[in-house]
Amino acid sequence: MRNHTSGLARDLEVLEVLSFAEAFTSGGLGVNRIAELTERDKGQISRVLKTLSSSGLVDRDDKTRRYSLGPRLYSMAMRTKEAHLALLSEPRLFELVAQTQETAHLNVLRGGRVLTTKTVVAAQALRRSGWDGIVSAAGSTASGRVMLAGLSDEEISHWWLEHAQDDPLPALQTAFTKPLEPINRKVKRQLPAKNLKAFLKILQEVRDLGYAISDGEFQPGIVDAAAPVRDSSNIIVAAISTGVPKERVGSQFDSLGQLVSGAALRFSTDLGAPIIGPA
Amino acid sequence: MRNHTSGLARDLEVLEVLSFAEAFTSGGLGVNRIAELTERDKGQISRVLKTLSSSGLVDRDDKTRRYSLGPRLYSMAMRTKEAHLALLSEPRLFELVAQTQETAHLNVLRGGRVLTTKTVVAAQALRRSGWDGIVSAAGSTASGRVMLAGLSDEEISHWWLEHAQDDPLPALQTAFTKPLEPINRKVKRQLPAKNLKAFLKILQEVRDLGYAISDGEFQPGIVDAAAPVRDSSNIIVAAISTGVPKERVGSQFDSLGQLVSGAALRFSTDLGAPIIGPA
DNA sequence: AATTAAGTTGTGCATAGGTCAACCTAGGGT
DNA sequence: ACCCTAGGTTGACCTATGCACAACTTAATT
Repeated sequence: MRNHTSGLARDLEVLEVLSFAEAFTSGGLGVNRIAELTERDKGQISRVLKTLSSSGLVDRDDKTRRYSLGPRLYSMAMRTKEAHLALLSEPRLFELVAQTQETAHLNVLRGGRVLTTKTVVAAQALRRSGWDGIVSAAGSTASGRVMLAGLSDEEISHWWLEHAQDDPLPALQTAFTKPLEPINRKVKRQLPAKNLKAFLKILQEVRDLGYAISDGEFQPGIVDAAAPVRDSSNIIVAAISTGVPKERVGSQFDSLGQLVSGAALRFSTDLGAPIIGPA
Repeated sequence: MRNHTSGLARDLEVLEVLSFAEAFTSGGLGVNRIAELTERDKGQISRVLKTLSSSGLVDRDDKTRRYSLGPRLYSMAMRTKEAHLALLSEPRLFELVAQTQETAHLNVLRGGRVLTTKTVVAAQALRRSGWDGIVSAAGSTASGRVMLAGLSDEEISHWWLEHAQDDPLPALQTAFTKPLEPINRKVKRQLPAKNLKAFLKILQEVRDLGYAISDGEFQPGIVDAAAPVRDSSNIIVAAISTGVPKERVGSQFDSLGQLVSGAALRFSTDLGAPIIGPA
């Protein structure tokens, strides 16, 4: 079957590249660099960028002639479901931060990855921007597991087949950490758990507890705790999580889990979720 | 001249349409509706949407088979300059709200339009989502004028020629307010001021004052006051504004202007703007 | 001023994508 | 239950589109 939109797909890679550039470099990218990264002809890239920028999705600095993501993107994004959730979650995240003195996040599941949509950092922390917009592998984060645990075993198997093999982080990232190397599109893949059966067992434990703990799995030395957020039809739409340096939790996993669950539950009722006791 | 990216431009219209749908309808749009609105073949639109959704820019509800803007958009948007500004502006907007008891906004200039990137609503207001992401004609808002006033007369003339004729609001909007009518792409255009000379004069007044006032020009009965925000190279990157119902301001235009200027000035120094007295 | 790097534009040719139609699929009404 | 219709997907043909390659322009650096 011919797909009839391969050109579009190629052009969208340009946005993808710029999105990474935004995270790992500053000042944007030039036509040549983008052409390299996408493995396309610079002439064509020049024209594609002209079109993208006339739509406002990308923005060009007329002085440096470099491109970066544009304001139109921002205005569109503010209309997504995710933006609404992020906005509404604020007070509950603040509560959680007050209780734990640690940074709290709101995450959503997107395919095989977890997307952080809102971050509230603990009191005197300096960096305000944090992890918003960062993606990570779903199987190896507490948030990902807690959201997957809301599905039936059958649905999880389905998910496993489709997404367990997803790259932990998109390949493009390597292009920015080693800026001069050509992109290596064949990245070694890590499975979040040995196999589906083991994974299902872990998720059953999550269901029983009502929250998920990840002990240094995603970032070494950081204990993540996450609990599910449900909307008015009682389906899981997000997860609230918090990441705590290992030495500060000690063995108090459960009390951390309880706090996160509490916050997630309160947020769920904010969203109109029916109030049901844990199974 | 051939442009070599007309296909891309056409496909981006799909995003444009969905962006409007998000604001004026709920539950997203189906393939047929999008095909109507973009005046394209439904088969092709079906394929385009498949590609867009596999990139995450749009999202499909598998139950209703309708499309809406996707989470990837959100994650990209969080990396734009606008997102950073919005985040940093928060404390200053809160201050302003505390002083005026009215809703405050952060706006940026994009071509001929003003884009609201952050809104902080007054105390007990119910709606939290507000105007974020909404665009409006630059010439007829206080924010737009205050940002334009930062340019030289020459640059303004340039802007005028290029953008004064922009539609106050994009034509697509009409398609959603009268959902069953076909799109009328020929929209009557309103000029923000009679002519360039008058406009330049208005901007000179703005420069002298240090803030701009719009008396019911953008929304009837609402007085807008706006002041410019400058970054570390002292160029205007945004405007802080507030909209107050006419009866509540009375004739105290100036004290409102002073408050807004103060907030904008404080935010500017947050951004590292050099501290210079008014001319 | 000369050299090189970065970006834009022109053109022929292969192919991606538009058109149009047939084909699915799911509701909804009788 | 059945058909009917509206919404969506897939297929095939054919031409306009966008890719490759190269010439050209512009900007930066010595």
